[in-house]
Amino acid sequence: MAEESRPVPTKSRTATLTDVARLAEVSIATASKALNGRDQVKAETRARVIAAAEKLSFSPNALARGLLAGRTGSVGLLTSDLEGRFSIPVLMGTEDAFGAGRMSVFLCDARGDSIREQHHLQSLLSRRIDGLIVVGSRTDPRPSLGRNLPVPVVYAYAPSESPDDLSLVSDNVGAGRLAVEHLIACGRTRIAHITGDPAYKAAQDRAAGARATLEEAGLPMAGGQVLFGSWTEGWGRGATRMLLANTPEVDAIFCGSDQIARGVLDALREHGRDVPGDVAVVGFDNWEVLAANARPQLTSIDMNLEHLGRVAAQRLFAAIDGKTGSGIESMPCRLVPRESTTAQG
Amino acid sequence: MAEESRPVPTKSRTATLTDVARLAEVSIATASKALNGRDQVKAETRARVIAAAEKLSFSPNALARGLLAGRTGSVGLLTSDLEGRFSIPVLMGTEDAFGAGRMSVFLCDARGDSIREQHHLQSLLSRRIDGLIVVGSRTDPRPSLGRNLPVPVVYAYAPSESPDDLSLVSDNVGAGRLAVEHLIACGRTRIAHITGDPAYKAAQDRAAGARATLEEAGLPMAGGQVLFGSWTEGWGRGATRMLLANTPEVDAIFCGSDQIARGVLDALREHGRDVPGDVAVVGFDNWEVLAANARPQLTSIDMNLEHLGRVAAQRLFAAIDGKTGSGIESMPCRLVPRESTTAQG
DNA sequence: ATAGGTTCAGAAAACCTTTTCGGTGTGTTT
DNA sequence: AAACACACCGAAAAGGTTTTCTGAACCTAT
Repeated sequence: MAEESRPVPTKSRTATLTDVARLAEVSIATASKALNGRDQVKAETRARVIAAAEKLSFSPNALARGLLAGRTGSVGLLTSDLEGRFSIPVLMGTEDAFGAGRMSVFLCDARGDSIREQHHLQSLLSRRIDGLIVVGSRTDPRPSLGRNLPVPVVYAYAPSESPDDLSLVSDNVGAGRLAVEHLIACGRTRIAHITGDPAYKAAQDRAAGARATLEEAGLPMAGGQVLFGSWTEGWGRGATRMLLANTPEVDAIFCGSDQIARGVLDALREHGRDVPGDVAVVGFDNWEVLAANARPQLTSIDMNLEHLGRVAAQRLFAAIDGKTGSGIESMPCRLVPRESTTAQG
Repeated sequence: MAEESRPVPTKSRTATLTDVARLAEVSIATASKALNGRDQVKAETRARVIAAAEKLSFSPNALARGLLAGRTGSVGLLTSDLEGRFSIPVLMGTEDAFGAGRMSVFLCDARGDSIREQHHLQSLLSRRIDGLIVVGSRTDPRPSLGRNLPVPVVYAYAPSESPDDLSLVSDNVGAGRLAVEHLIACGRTRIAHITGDPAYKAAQDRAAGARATLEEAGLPMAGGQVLFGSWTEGWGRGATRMLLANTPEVDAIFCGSDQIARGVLDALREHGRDVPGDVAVVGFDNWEVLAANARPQLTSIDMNLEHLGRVAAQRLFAAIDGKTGSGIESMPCRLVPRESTTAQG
């Protein structure tokens, strides 16, 4: 029996396993085993240790543990642009998937700057993360971080330029098909496509899917061609005015974003066209605040970004366990029907 | 001279200081000093060590360093709701402020669940973070995490219920004043206030600021009272219709959110009221995608959330250095004038 | 040549936990 | 009573870095 009954350690220092062991009057080895549920410890002793740990509100030092185990139970989340609203759902999905599994997430925003990206990468590596997810804000391919990193990497939303890396993306071509198929199923035959900046791969992909589906159905692209512009309400309004002037018989418009769709709805109303009676409208992104509050409520394509983030986390888990993959994995999108197309089914 | 010229360590294991020291043919103590810029090292030796580190792409193990130093250079960012768009700018601001200063940020989303919050808190503490920022998604006070944590805590956006904690919030009362003062300065005298859910402190605060400013100016609240409802476009439209029916002489509307303002603009246009000619409109949140794309573009109040996040980071830094604070610190908002009020000065 | 100073390098402790292995004591079998 | 199995506990090493302190070598001044 240690006669030195020292007072509870001062609040200033957090309790360590040594403190617990001393209080429970066992060795630190026994204390460790007791707290980690390993056998070789008598039930009564274990209880005593647990009580001591409780009393000192002991919390094992993850640094020491990680140092020893070689795994830290943390991953990096490297985003190129937090502002862009597409990273956020992906980020939520990964955080969710990891958070549930006792992994902690380091968040780094490189702000689209590759210098900053390198800096964050170094910082993450020195913290000995177990893996890394790189989230882009556009669907255009981005430079690879390279093949010789000590940890597995998964690219989400924006794929890596290198086919050796594993990338998860939304199937934008399929999404374009989905939208047009839906409009055709609604009985429309004069379908136009108003979308954003043609420099975005997302715009090209969605347009390609729309074009292909129209061709297969033997239908023309109303307006003669895809109307590229910018991702804004203003462009949606302007393009719609042009379209109504040139192609008044249009009976459906597939929009490259919900913002564009809002402008389209606005212009259609101005011109006295009923939605969906005269013209059906499909948006893109399924951005609740825009789509669900539109008049009429907007049918839209949802990229399931949160799901994409979760899958990215799963793939990273697998890679950490040695089951690495490569190539681009394309995740399907989903059409969310609302009033702007379905009133006339 | 060590005759064992072992090959460069296998890629599988990341290089350690011992490897660097061996390659440079010095002790690890010397290697450490050389790399950390401490004196007591001859320039030539230092160069040799640095070259060796470079060659092995050595990156010091932050776990070991943190274990020794007692500080990890990491902080926790505990959000209650990533979905809510108010947390994001705050989060960006803190990430920015910390990222610049070699701190790494652990992101945790508790999803509004206090169980999950406790779990994340434990995890963060076991990782020995140096400090913690708690970001809420509503301005209503939230329960304190308690006074006896081993690290300093700063609450951002949503203040702590305890006055012993340090909280940073937006000055919503002041924002209400700002909006009404601006409308009065624009020559308006029949000012109404359409806002969201009265259960939100944000709604009450902004209304209080508006009321006080009207009273001081000797002006009535157009419509007789503040119109509380929900934070949606639909409510903005509905409230405006009611308002125009009851109080047709209204010449300005201060809205509790940009979403509401969009509905208000919509309804005003429907009723043939010119904005800002007949009625001036002020929104709230300065949510670019809504405010800048409205017709006309929407004057709005910006809560400077990113700045708030940066200040939170600074306060946390100070607290980590021992300069702890307490109480609620209120950050001013800012009016962003656009077409919906300014066309007529 | 000796005393004293200066400059640089290395040994060792410390940080905290986990795990392996050896040791002690108790109970069981012949 | 001796041998053995078993259950439990503790000593010690490992993981990578920083820091302090000691020690060695070299130089200068007397």
